[in-house]
Amino acid sequence: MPAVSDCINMLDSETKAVETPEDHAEELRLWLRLLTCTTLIEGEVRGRLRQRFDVTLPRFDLMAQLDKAPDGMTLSDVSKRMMVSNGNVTGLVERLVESGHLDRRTSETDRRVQVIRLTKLGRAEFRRMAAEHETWIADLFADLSPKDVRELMRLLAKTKASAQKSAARRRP
Amino acid sequence: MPAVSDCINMLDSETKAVETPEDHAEELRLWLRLLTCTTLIEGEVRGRLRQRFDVTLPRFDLMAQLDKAPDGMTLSDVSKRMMVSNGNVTGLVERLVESGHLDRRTSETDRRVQVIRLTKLGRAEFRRMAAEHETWIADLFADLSPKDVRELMRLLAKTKASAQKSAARRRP
DNA sequence: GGAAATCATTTTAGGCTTAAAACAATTCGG
DNA sequence: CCGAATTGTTTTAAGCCTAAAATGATTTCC
Repeated sequence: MPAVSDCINMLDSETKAVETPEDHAEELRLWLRLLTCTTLIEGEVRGRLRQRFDVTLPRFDLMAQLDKAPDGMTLSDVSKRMMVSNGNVTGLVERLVESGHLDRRTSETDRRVQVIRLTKLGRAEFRRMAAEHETWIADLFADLSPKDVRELMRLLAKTKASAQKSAARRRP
Repeated sequence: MPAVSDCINMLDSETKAVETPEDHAEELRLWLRLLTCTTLIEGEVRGRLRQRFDVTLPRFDLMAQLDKAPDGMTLSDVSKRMMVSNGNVTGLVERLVESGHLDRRTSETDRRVQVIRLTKLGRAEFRRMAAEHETWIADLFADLSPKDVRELMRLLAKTKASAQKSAARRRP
C-alpha cells in the first residue's frame, strides 16, 4: 500500500490523476548490487581457476554438472542446467573431448541424442579442482555468519521464484 | 565455534586429530544460488533488450554508466566501473561510436586519455530504454516485500565487502 | 635533462556466448 | 503408414570477453 506522500506527484496542478511512473529505484539498486556481487566473485573464481589449473570457468562448470551424473547427461540436459544455449554446449564439449576430459557417445535408443560423461582423467582432475574451489568460495563468503548465509539462501530462493514467475508471464 | 558433533570425524580410530577438510557445502550452495539468480535475471533482461530495442546488454550497461556522467568518462573509468577488461571497452565503444550513440575525443590535457560521452541520440535512446528496463526489474523482483529488498541489500553489501576482502588477500 | 617506471589504451589470439537457421531423428495424428 | 510437428544437436554469423603483449604518452626520480 503506497503512502499518501508517494501519491503527491501523481496529481497534476489541477488535482487530476496523471500517469506517473512508479518509483522502482530500490529494486534497481538491488539488481545492480546482486550483479556486482556475482561479477566480483565470478571474476575471482575465474582468475584462480586459470592460475592454479589453467582451466576456464565454463569448462569447470560443465565438469561439475557431469560429476553429479555418473551415468552421463545429454547435451540438452547440460544446456538446461547451465542455463546456456545449446550451441554453446556443443563447443565446450568439443574442446573437453579433445583434451580427454569427456567421453561422448550417441545414445543407443535415440540417435539424435549425445550422451557425455567424465572420463577417469576428467573426474580425477575435476575432484582435485573442486576441493580447492570450495575453499575459495568459503573464503570469499568468510565474513558472513551462518545466520547470514541461511537468510541469504532464503531471500535468494524467493528472488529466484519471483524472477521465474515474471519470466513465465512474458513467455508462457 | 564448532559444535562437538562437527569434530567427530576429525578424530580417527585412534582418537588422534587428523587433517579433515572443513565442510563448506552451505557457502557453495549459496554461491550457486546467487549465480542462478543473476543468470536468470540477466538472461531475461538481455532477451527483452534485444527484442524491444535490438540492443545488447553490454551496450546498455555502458550507456548507463555514461548517462550518470554528463561530462564523460575515460575508458579506464568505464572499465573499472563495469568490472570488465580494458580491451573489452575499446571494442564496445568502437561499435557505439560507429552507431552514433557515443562521442569520443582525446583529452586536451593528456593525450593518452580518451573521453567518451553520450551523443544527443545516445542519451535519448538510453533514457527511453532505461524507463522500460526499470519496469522489467520491478516485475522480476515483484514478489519481494520492501523488507525483503532492504534485507537483501544489507546482506549483499556484506557479501560484497567479504568478497572484496578475500580478493585483496590474494592480490594485495 | 633523460632514463626508467607508470599509465591509458589498443592489439592479438583464443575462447565463450547468443539467436537463428539448418539438419537429422523421432513421435504424433489422421 | 505417412506427412507434419517436435525434439536434439550442430552450424553460422556476429558480438562479447579475457589475459597478455605492444604502443604511445606522462611522470618520477636521480
